[in-house]
Amino acid sequence: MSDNLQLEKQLCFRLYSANKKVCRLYAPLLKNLGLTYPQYLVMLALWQEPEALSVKVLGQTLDLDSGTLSPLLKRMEKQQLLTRARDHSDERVVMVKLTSAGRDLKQAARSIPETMFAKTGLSAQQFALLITSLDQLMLDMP
Amino acid sequence: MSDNLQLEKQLCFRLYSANKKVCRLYAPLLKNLGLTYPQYLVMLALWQEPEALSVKVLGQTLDLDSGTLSPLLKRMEKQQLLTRARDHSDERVVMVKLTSAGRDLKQAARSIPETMFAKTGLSAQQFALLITSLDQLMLDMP
DNA sequence: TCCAATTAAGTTGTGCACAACACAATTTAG
DNA sequence: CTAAATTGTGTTGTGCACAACTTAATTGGA
Repeated sequence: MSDNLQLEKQLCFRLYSANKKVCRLYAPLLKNLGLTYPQYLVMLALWQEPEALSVKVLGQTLDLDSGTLSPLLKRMEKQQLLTRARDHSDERVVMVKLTSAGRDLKQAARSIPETMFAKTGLSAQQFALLITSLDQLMLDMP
Repeated sequence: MSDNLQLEKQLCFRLYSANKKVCRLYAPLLKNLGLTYPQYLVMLALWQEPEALSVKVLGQTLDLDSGTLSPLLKRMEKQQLLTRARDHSDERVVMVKLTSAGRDLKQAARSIPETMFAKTGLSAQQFALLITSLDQLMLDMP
């Protein structure tokens, strides 16, 4: 029996399921910070920047287009986590910058990576192996 | 420097990105069949069943709740891919069954797994390793 | 027997994700 | 210098994903 269409054989289904499961593990931790999972990724990108990021660069970093980012950033601006302002030297560009409240939230998030690593139940080796495999996949795919 | 909140260190971001990237690779293939990616997963689950599945079992199989499945299955019913009918022996249960058109679509989908595997650019070994790592993750996570 | 708890689907509301399109600012070609 | 192309952002529409809730059917004691 060589049915390639078996659900259990699919890599895609594993990625899809694992990603959802991980997101659901994050949810209660992030709820304490008032963040959704994609919003947490935006915060990660901004926390590691000394200054502001344009929407374009943020989109390239997170692999999200403006159709997703625009409303998402608006919601985060409403929560006072960041500000959005047109760049004076190029009025097409919108620069996204953390507020002090947004910067301060990093302290509260400090423990999340370790907590999540514990929740995965993986050994450090298994964790590293999975990261390597996923990097390989990202590298090879068009 | 031991900042655990670096975006590049996160397993979650890799899973999130890889899953999206894979879905976008599927999209043009599935568009030919008139399916979205979650709809394709539903079809995979149904193609490997000789008979009908209840919404509950389908939800357990795909790890989706009724809030997602109900409207999704309605759309697929409208496309004549499947039928939904209450079980006479237990009127709470809705059984989902492929139409002949839905069953026939399997032929058109036959080449998808191989095409997608080629698109990943992974060797068979890398592919198997990634599957093993993801299975381990799914096993360990609560 | 009967009613309280459980179960299976469905509904509603919020927030992504992305295609397709709109639009204004900027750049480039001629 | 100007018309055309490109760029950066935003809007609209569709389809998940899931929490919270509703409803109806079934089950299981007391």
